[in-house]
Amino acid sequence: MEISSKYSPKDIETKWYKLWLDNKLFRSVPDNREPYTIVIPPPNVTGVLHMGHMLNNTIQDVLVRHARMVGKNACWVPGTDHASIATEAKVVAMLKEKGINKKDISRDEFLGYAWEWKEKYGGIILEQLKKLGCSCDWDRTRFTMELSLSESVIDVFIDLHNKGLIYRGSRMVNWDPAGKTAVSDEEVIYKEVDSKLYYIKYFVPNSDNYIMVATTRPETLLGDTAVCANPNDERYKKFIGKTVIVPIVNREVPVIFDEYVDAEFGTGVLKITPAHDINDYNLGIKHNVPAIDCFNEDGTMSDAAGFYIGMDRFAVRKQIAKDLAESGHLEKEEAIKNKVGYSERTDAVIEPRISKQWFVDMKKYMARNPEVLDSVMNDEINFYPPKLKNTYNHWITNIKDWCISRQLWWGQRIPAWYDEQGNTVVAKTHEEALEVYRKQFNNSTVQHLSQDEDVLDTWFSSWLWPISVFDGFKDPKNADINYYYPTNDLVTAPEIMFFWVARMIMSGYEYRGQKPFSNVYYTGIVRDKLRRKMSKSLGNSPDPLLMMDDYGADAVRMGSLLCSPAGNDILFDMSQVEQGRNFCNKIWNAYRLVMGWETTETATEYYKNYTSITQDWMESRLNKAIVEINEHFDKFRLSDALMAIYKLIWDDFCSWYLEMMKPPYGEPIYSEALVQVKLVFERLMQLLHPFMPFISEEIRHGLLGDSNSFINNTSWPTPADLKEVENDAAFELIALIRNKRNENGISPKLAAKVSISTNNLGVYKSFEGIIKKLSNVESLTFGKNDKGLKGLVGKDEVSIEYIGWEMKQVDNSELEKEIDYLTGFLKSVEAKLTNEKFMANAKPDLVEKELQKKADAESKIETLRKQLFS
RNA sequence: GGGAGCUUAGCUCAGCUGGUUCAGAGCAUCUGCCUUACAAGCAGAGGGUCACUGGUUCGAACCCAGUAGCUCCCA
Repeated sequence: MEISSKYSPKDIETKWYKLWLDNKLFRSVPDNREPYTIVIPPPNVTGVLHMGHMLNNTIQDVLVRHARMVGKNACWVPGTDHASIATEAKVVAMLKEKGINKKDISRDEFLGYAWEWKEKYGGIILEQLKKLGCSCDWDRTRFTMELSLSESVIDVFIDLHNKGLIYRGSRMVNWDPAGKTAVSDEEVIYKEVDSKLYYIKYFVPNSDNYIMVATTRPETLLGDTAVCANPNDERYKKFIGKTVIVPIVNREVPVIFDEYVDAEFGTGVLKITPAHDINDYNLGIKHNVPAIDCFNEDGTMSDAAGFYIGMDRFAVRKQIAKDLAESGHLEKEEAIKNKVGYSERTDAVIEPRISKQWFVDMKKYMARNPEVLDSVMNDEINFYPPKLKNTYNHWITNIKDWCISRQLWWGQRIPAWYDEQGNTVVAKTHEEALEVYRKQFNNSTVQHLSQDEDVLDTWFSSWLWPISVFDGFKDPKNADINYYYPTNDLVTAPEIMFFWVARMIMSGYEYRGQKPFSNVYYTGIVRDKLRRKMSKSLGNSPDPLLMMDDYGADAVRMGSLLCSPAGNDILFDMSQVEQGRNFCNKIWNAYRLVMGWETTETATEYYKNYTSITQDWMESRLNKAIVEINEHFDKFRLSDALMAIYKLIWDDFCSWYLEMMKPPYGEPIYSEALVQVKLVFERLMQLLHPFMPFISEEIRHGLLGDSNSFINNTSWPTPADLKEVENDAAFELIALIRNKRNENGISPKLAAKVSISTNNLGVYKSFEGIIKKLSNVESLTFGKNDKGLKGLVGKDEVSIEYIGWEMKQVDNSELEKEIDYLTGFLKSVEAKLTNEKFMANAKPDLVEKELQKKADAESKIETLRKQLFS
């Protein structure tokens, strides 16, 4: 059967993934082997595969497949998180299309729609991971909103509350007016934008005197309750004890003084809007001025604002500037750049807002669990790259309370219950809440408590993930959690360090008394060539699925792995995927070659003489590479490991070994040689398999004929105890002969006559036939020869005559160049050896080494001179 | 404003405890080849004052200080 010269991955990938699943290759259950566990950082259930996922999950798959092959019981637990804000937004949008307004339906009805949505679209990203070849144990797929995991979340909330680690407080939060919910500090992205600074006059009552305030947010003046200057600012001392009138609303407010105000910025006076700015809020508390909330939850002006009610904040900004100008309150507008917070989820401009929220008291939490910091700092948990320990340290030591409530319906509803006065109890059910309540309030006869309307932050689910996926809360001693926990590696992006890594560590120590994982591998952020983060909104991200269609999953995996050392940004470029595709094609063609050979039982002279030395050489290359690759795996240097395999296959196997083993055109190969070739090829495919699972599986099956075994179930090759084959001189000679052809424009078809002047016949002799074969040499003789092009292999002089090509003049340039280099080298070595301080300070073995260098250089120079002048 | 990190070939990156066989790899570039496994290829080649300035040292890409530029985190 004819095999195509181009590798076409599509059918092959579909075929193998199905067979892997049918044969339950990725299934893991506890047994006697050493476990190797990764829990997937659960992707957002609304998500579709993007470049970051690709990289992240490719790395996890490489680690898991490798672990499986080295004999561990590898378990990769997949799943998704419920992504409250994102999912709720999707569901609201879907309802809107159906003509349903969220406000018009009940909470239960809404959740019904949400689950419907989740069932329909929630599995997309997991299906995409299968395309990528991910070897997850799909039977273990979990979801943060499923019943059992949700129960754990609620139990943990109650438990932490009982331990005094959770409280409800009135705080300034980051309000997302599009999502209509608070978001955590970590979910706010600050972007530099072009803004205007508005200079507004606040008049002293019944006077022409005024204070000029500069603000970027004039619409908030409706909530102003003071203006503030620096007490050391001479310009404003005369306003001590005075009041001013807030324009538009005509509210009389005090002028207060605080060192916080920067006299240099704007006019040196700050308007104080305690309800809408964190700094103002703090100043408001300090100076005891009230807060007026002038916005509704959707970012429109509230009744309390008194003006522009119902108008959007940005429309108001424009309108108010106009109105202030008309009334003579606006002095000027000035263009400035400032940083504005945006919601990571909805991209709406964050509105600081005071509201009642639930918090985890992080100071207390950390005091209970000092291991959260210590384990990372003392490498009980390793970070790759370790430099990120600094960031972690900094964050943990300056940690702030964690706002865990979200004003949404999609999520675990907070198990807090209130009576009509706002007294609160925390309990799992209404019945339990009543019970607790009655105890707490002297057998009160209250029959009904209302549950908190809010849900818990999604991260409050996913921080439990490494435990909850093994049901470690529900059943803390079950076989799975005992076997798989602590897990081994977590692979995630540095930007997730606080969302997941830190918090998983926190829950690990609080609830298991143990770390959740031993290694954290931080991938880079995938950027385009212009160093812009790849994102949908920028439209600079290629669709990974289309890429896999065009190039194959293996190529895409290689493309993302190649330039991705831990912690560095990945500058993604299609040329890397092309390199992956080209590599697949190269392997494919080697496979075509090998499968195309006819065999014979009788060995030609060539096979008699060179099969075994060729094989020994390849084995020693293979051994060396295995050792190197293993080291790379130990250090999580996956791109280096991949590069080592790449070079082993392309250079050593294809460019050298196959060329050596290849029969002349049209002739059969010696059967024993073919057996060896296939064995080598098979081992190469094993080494490649964690990186490129599909093509390696396909080829191995082809090589073995009909076999029911899978690479996944084979053992990772171990380096054999072989002595190294010394061949450098032979290979250099081949390169030299080719090179001289190239330099002089001699066709490769012209055969060469080569003579070598050497004291070391052995190595050339043992590779003689190979040398002739690979560089089109007709005769190889030993001794001096004045004719021909001259070259050097080490200090052996080589003369090459190309049959049918006339040399114009004797060429000694290479000899001279080499002598020059060696003379310089010798000089520098001698300089050291004659330096008294060097001799006094350098270690003895170093001096020994230098002396050796000196001797080597001298003898080489001498040999070369002889050759040059003889 | 506070903290951390980075700067090595055109690009992306290696370079472990300072010692010319350490100045490297892959890609890209250039030259010559359609040599029947592969032009998604073959055979070769060129390319770097290791950001800058000082210092320590017999010796610095590597250690120290300062400067410049970039990135990230926090405010």
